[in-house]
Amino acid sequence: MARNKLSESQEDYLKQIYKLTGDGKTVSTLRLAEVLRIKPASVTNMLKKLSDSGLIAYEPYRGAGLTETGRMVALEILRHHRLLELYLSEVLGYGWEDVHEEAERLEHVISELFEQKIAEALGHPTHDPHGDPIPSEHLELPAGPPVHPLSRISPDSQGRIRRVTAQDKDELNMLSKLHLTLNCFVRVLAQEKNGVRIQTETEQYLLPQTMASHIWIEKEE
Amino acid sequence: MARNKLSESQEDYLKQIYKLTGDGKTVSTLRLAEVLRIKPASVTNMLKKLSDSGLIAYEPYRGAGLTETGRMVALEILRHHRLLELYLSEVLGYGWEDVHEEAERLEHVISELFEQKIAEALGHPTHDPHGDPIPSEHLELPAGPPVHPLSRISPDSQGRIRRVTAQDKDELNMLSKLHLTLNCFVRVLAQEKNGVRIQTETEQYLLPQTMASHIWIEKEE
DNA sequence: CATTAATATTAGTCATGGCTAAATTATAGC
DNA sequence: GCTATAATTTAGCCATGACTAATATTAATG
Repeated sequence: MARNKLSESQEDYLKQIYKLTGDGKTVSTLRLAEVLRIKPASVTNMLKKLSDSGLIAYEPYRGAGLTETGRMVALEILRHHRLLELYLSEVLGYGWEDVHEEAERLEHVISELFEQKIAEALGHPTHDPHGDPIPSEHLELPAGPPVHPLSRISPDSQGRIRRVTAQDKDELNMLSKLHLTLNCFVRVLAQEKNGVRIQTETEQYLLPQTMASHIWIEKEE
Repeated sequence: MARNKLSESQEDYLKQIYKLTGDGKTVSTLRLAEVLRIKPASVTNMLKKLSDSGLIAYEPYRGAGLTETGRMVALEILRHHRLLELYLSEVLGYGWEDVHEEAERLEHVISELFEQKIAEALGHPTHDPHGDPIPSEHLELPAGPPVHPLSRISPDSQGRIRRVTAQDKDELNMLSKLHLTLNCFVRVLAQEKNGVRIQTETEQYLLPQTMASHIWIEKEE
């Protein structure tokens, strides 16, 4: 239950555990090892430490989930990350694909004051440039509209992009070139075996499955 | 001569060595230990590592100085630090006394892109909020006017504050309340044994020796 | 239900960068 | 030049958080 300062590693673990247990489930050692790019054995070690600190609930061989304390820490980091992404993008003119990496490093070192200042400068925003919700100052998650991945939307539906869950820089860059960014309009023409045929404001093309699954639409009409 | 990424510790060492060897001299283990708040024995260890990496010239029992490579690293960090201080102060509305701590943590993690963006936003400034020179993109130091510490200026001289070398938060806060900030006008009325009697734009008082020695004046007339 | 493959954990190693205590070198006063 | 003291270095320890190799558990399959 140590309420000391956490290491950057520990913060990263908590953040990933949060992301991978959204639906109340628990996350496996292997899965964590994959996303953190750390060997499973090392993950086991850290899970024990985090468990001892009361930040996660960990049962050997069964997986890990956050405690309430751990969840708060994760949300705090997530708030830092997403505010930073938005600030880099909106205020400093970063490209869509560059914000993540920078935020990844800054999120661990900024103070509460810094957090407040940029939140203020941005007008206390609720979503980052990828549409991810930004936890409030009190760590409450803003509700968003129901969204559906482009890869599973029925033909002739249409709507606006409300979330883009691609992580890869090249993919983000590509999406941006295709005008598939936040709040853009999209109409699904057909689901084909190689992807989704879509119509944007200006163009029409076949979007590969993988990319389509990273784009979340709020349906209109 | 390893040109790998340096640790934050190593960067801190190089920065402090730079600061303490301005006049071409070398710096002692003890002095470094003091400013870094690390035990001398640990400093010796690190000096050996930095020496092996070709970043410093270190002779046991004689002290350490930067190599050209080491100097470049130090200037890069210093550039980060000072740009950050100015950005926090000018753009994010930080108080004079709060910028240092935050910059101290951020300086190690920002990218070249971040550095460029804030330098641009600030109009490629040459001095930070304390009057310290900001190394250019090519790591050249801007020249400043000749300055003299307030504690050693002859009575009836006057001029403007061009540098404030106080580090302590309370002291900076105090100076700011006394209107002794960058570019403020000051006239020395008398050097007394307890300090310096001075006249500012609006007020007159006796400034203690320690504080006076932290204030550097460009003489006028 | 026994076996195997996949997943996890344990045990032991390493580098980093702190620390203390002991030994060494430098320096200043006589 | 000798000696006391201050500064420095050496030696050895510790925590953190990675790693590999070996072992153990779980789950899946015939």
